[in-house]
Amino acid sequence: MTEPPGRRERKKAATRQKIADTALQLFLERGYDAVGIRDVAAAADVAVTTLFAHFPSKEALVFDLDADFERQLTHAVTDRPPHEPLVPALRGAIGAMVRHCTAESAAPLWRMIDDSPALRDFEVSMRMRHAESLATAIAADLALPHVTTACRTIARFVVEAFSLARESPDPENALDEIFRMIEAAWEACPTEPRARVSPGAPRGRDASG
Amino acid sequence: MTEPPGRRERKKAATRQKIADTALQLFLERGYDAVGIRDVAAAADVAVTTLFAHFPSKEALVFDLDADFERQLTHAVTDRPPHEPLVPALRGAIGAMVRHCTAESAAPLWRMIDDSPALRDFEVSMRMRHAESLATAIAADLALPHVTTACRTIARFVVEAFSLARESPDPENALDEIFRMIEAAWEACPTEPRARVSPGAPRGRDASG
DNA sequence: TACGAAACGCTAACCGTTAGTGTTACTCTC
DNA sequence: GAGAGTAACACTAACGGTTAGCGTTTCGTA
Repeated sequence: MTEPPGRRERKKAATRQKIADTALQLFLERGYDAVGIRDVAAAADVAVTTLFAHFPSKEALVFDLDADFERQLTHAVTDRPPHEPLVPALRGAIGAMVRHCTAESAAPLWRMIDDSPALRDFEVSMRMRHAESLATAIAADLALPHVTTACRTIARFVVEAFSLARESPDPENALDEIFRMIEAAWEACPTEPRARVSPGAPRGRDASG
Repeated sequence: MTEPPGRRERKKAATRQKIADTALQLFLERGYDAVGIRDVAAAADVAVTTLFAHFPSKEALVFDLDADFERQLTHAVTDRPPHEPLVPALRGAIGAMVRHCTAESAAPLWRMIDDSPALRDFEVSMRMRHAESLATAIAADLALPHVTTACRTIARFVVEAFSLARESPDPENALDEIFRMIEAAWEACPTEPRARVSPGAPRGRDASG
């Protein structure tokens, strides 16, 4: 994955990276709303259409972590040790993401995001997408025939945990609070019985604490 | 509020209503994306700038219930009987809203919303706004000195309940499931002890079931 | 009646985004 | 290595939501 498989793809990746870097620099320098797409394209020395060939929207220039976050969430479910219960695994993933986003170096970026309604809205709708992916992963993990309301509910709660903890003045503590609540919600979840009797290798939730 | 306090305000309200009605009719007839702002303004016989003087965005033309929903949520907290516990009161409000939105007559509208990414995104970010209002109301109800993470968390869970139940094939049943989970989360919430010993008339949660 | 303000209109533009249409540069195949 | 196919990129022009600037009407009120 670190090997360059061909000149074409390398050039493409370079162009994409240059656009992303240029955009972020301009945004942080002058403010997100004060920088237009045409500015970014000019500074990155590409055409506007090229920019949109690499990024689906202006907001996507900022949220390049989008796909990463989604992967981290679903992988927390699918790639966890065989007998690790679900919620703590998710807590770990969310915790890592929160720590990553509340680090000193990330502060200016998130300050910019919090200051721009457009970016805030984008982040919210991104969370909903991630929640849906997570719900699918959870349903698969429980060997359910389809994604249930309970799966979707837990998934939403988990992605909201990220948002709430990140915005809190004490993220680590907030994470504790919220996941205590999520854990409780999970135990009150009616999905479990079905999971325990379903065929295949359904990893229901084990004793956890 | 039903009394006309002046000709000016009546005319303004009439203009606003005419715009909203015209917009909704056009949207349902031809589809949200197929109708432009200029079309709506022309059909309502007003200038585009007038339209935007009454509604902050195209999406707001569809979500005229916005303020109503927000009021219903906060009122469910502030106007409930003296000893009614918090979560069931919120369940009642959400239930009413869900029933209202899943009624036969509302079906085409919500079908349109679900079909348009722009409207979906708007609804999501609307929910976040409502959640913040609700969190403030909850904090006030618990006589907390400021809005805590726990308040925000419960508020988010509650507004997500609306979304999840509305999208479910069996909303009534989904509501049961989700609020069982929310109730459990609420009981695991660390805010309560502070509420019980705080001064004034803090209505902590009572025995409920 | 005269004045201030609110509601409304018109024009012209800005900005994000896309369709249409080439042109260049790489990869693959013979 | 020549040629074909294709992916990346550029350019133009436009579309649709939104806003600023500025003038006009209409209402409430002193």
